[in-house]
Amino acid sequence: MSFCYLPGEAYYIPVPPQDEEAAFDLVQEFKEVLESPSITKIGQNIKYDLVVLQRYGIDVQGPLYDTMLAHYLLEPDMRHNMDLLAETYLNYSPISIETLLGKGKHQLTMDKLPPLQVYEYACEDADVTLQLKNYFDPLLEKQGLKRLFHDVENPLLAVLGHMERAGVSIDAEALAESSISLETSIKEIEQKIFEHAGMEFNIGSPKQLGEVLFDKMQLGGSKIKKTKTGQYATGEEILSKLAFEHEIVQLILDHRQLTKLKSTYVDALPQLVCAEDNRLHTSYNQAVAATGRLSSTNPNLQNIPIRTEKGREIRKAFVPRDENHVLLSADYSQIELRIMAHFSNDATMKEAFQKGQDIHASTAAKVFHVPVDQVTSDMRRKAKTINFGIIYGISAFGLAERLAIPRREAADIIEAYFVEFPAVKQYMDSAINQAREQEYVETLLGRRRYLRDINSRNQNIRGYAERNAINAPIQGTAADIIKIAMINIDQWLRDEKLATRMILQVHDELVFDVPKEELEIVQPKIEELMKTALPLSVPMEIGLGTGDNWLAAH
DNA sequence: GTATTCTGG
DNA sequence: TTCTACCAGAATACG
Repeated sequence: MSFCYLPGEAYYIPVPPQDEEAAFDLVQEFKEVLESPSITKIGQNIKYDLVVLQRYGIDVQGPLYDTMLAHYLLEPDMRHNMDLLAETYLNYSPISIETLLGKGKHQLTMDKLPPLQVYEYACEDADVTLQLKNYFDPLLEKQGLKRLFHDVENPLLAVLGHMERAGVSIDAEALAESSISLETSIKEIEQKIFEHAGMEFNIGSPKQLGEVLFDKMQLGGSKIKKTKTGQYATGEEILSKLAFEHEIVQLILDHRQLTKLKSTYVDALPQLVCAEDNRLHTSYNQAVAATGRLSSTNPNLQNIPIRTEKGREIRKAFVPRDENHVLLSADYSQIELRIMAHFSNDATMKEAFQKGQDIHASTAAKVFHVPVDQVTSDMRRKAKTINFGIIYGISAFGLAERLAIPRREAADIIEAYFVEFPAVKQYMDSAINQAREQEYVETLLGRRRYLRDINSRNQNIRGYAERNAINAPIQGTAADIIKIAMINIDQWLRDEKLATRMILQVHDELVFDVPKEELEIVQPKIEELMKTALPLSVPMEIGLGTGDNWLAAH
């Protein structure tokens, strides 16, 4: 399958106009085959073809076999473009797209080429793809990846196609108003910064900013840090520690936050709204994150702000398609810690989940040796940071840094944690040992992550691999679970012929655009399908909410 | 094109 | 002594 290759831009490929039916008619020749559920469709990055073909009125049916996803499972850390795969595994260099279409902004589109050239390219493309399939098939079998490949990744690709096509509505007027008020605030802050600095400079240039703060104004004293390249470091962590020295520092942090919100979200998102349906269509990449997670680009809808007041205004601008719909958000509660409880089989941690306790409060009670009802908010906050640390492969230094306490104290806390949760410690050790022996770790469904640096003599490099040995199975299992839930939910929505659309995935959360009259049926079913996607030895809890915007649905 | 920073889970 | 918590993408500056 070969069309104009514009990754992430499929929505801007026009539906063929009525007076230019040649391409349209040609594609219809393949409709019966493409829509047949008994014929396997093999391709490289099939989601792209799916989305394009949908625009030609073709609803491609599985089974699907995507060579890009096959390689993603075989070598999750590598890249998976077809030219690279052909060169690596077939020792063959396909006709490059640049040779064919030119490069840069003068690049042609496939429909502008003489048919003979397209024909050669397309045939080669199909040939290479089939050869790759034949090469990968026995490897998938040998590495126990067949189930993950056929039952999860390939079915998911179609689900992602549906989600991308559905898109999400945004309140462009609200964002336009936001833009104006942000601009005013930014200008005001800018003036104040210039007054404090006694000069004008580009606040957005870390180089200039560092020179102003550390050379001209002499802030920071002995705490000044440099980046790899020898510049002054001016990141949030550094500046926060300097905030008490001079009020310019907080102004700079505020300025940073506002310009970030304005340029990345408020001004950028409306420009990406599709003219045809007035909706925002992200593109999910299924083969980028080495742990098995998805990623989202063009725009990235997995990092829409929520943590700050101003940021939440942006989330409010994500709305249902009309007044008859609501947004439904459903998220896995503490999924990664539950997976840790499952893998480690730690009795104490499992008990907390089985009793439905607040996991951070319960951790605090154990670590600080107090009854749960005497856990202070500060103890809970610390325990929350510890729990995050556990998932990431904790170090005394890292914990000390994040809790702003001495390293000795952090080390004591970690030791106390492992006394209370001994099986967690055992699990972490065994994960590292497993990695040392086989040079990979795996998720509950057998998704692998290779850690070829695990036996490195370089402590830094080895340490990184060791933390990954702990984190990758957990993060990856969470990805496995939500992927299964998405497939099951998509299937159910289709079977029941419901108008509810799954529109967003944010790692542990799914967002749906739901007709109000379907809410009663859809909400409990989604909860059930998420809970039961892949049962663990601890219960799974789902947080559900609805509202007339994404923020309200939380 | 690389570095830095900031947004999310 | 060093430097460290995991996974991503986008905007901006700058060589």
